[in-house]
Amino acid sequence: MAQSATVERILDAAEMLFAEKGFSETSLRAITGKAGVNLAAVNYHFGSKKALIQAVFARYLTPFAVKLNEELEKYQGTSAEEPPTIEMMLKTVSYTMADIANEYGNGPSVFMRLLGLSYLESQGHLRKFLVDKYGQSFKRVEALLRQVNPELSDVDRFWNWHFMLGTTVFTMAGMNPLRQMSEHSYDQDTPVDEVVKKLIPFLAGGLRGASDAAKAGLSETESVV
Amino acid sequence: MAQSATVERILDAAEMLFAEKGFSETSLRAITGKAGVNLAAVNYHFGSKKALIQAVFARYLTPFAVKLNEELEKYQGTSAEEPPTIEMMLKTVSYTMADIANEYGNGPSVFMRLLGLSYLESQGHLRKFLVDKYGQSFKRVEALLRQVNPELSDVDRFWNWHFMLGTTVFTMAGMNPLRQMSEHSYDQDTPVDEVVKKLIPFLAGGLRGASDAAKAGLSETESVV
DNA sequence: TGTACATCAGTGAACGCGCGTTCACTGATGTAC
DNA sequence: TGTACATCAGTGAACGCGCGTTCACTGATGTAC
Repeated sequence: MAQSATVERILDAAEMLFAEKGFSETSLRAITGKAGVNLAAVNYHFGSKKALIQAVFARYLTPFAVKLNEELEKYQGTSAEEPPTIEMMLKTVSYTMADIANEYGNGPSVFMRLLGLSYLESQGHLRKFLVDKYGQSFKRVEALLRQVNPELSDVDRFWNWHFMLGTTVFTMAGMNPLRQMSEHSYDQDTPVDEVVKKLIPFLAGGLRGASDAAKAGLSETESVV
Repeated sequence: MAQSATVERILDAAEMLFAEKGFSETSLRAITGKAGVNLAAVNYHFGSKKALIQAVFARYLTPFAVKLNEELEKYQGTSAEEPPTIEMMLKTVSYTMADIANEYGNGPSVFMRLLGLSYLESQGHLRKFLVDKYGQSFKRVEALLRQVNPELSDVDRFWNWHFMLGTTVFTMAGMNPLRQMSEHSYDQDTPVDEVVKKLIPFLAGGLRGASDAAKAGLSETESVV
């Protein structure tokens, strides 16, 4: 499917417009107009708008899942006795993502905004597609997280992992309006990679806060407050 | 406007459907159908779909802004020498929000999901409406945050405040699918208030992580990694 | 007390519009004999 | 080498549909005299 120039142009245009306006607010006419191809080409190549949305994700996620697993291989050896720090893992994930997003699409903030939309827009088909296709690939990340903070229960780790994901997705998805607000209020723009640098200590601190609470509290969460 | 039963029924139905499916995927026919009122009633009472969306937010946010400022009054006295802890402030905000959401609408998770959608769906009119109408009301929260972690610069505090907001919004907005995933993977459901209890140490830890990084690094953020 | 008029919440049906999808078609390239 | 057919990317125009909005209208309640 990916051999045709038309297919690539549709994917590029769709990706940018989806990230900008969301899935349901982006029409096939807007996509094919931006791509400079015929309206019917989307249905010819992809079959439907839903399938196009999934293809946009697959173009990022398939190489990302492969690359991330390769990168995380490196930590498998040094695992049990000397676990990697939270910050090391976060850097690995974020750098891998940035590399992939630059190579295969329109960059990391577009990618993250798509991820954010995939959670919040009610595209049931998309959630199912992502879980079915990529759920298995990210089991290794889960296993590594267990080594980073073994004091958390599996359920607690699940939730804190999604807290981290949420912070990241929300930040990247709202990057442009947030930067505008920062500029407007403090006369100071913050480039995307500066934001990511601020994000990492926040995420790491959050995970440590959760671990500390688990060590201190043990079922009586009230005591930490 | 709020004296008519029809108006309230439209707001209730709209709120639930917006939270469930997003703004652009919810039609006026669905809203008026659920509310049991005539299709034209929305345009009669509110003028347009956009104005309805704004009215749904106003019903929550107007009392919330008032109540939150009242609650935070209490900390103003004890401020400079003995600042409130991060956890205290987070509890105040979250409890106030839960109270308001239960009293004026369909509960906290619906409210937070609406907030999340307001960031991620490209409803330009809505963002403008929220900033114009409520921006000023939340200046006090900003001032209190400054007392909690004075070592952060204003810009850093802005970003970390939005990291916290992002975590919360994302979590509450995706509450249902996340709970399903937790149940599916660990055979263990997590009630909403349990999730909030897990969230607070994460947020507090994140803010502490940012403060520590600021104290340690001072412009050379690299050193914390 | 009765009549005429104004106001207002709500209605039913229709409006035009943009949407995703479909379909018959074209023209270029490859393949079989 | 030439002819007939098949395959395939891409096209132009139309399809039906659901959308937000509009408009003339109804019926109940309030107000002036």
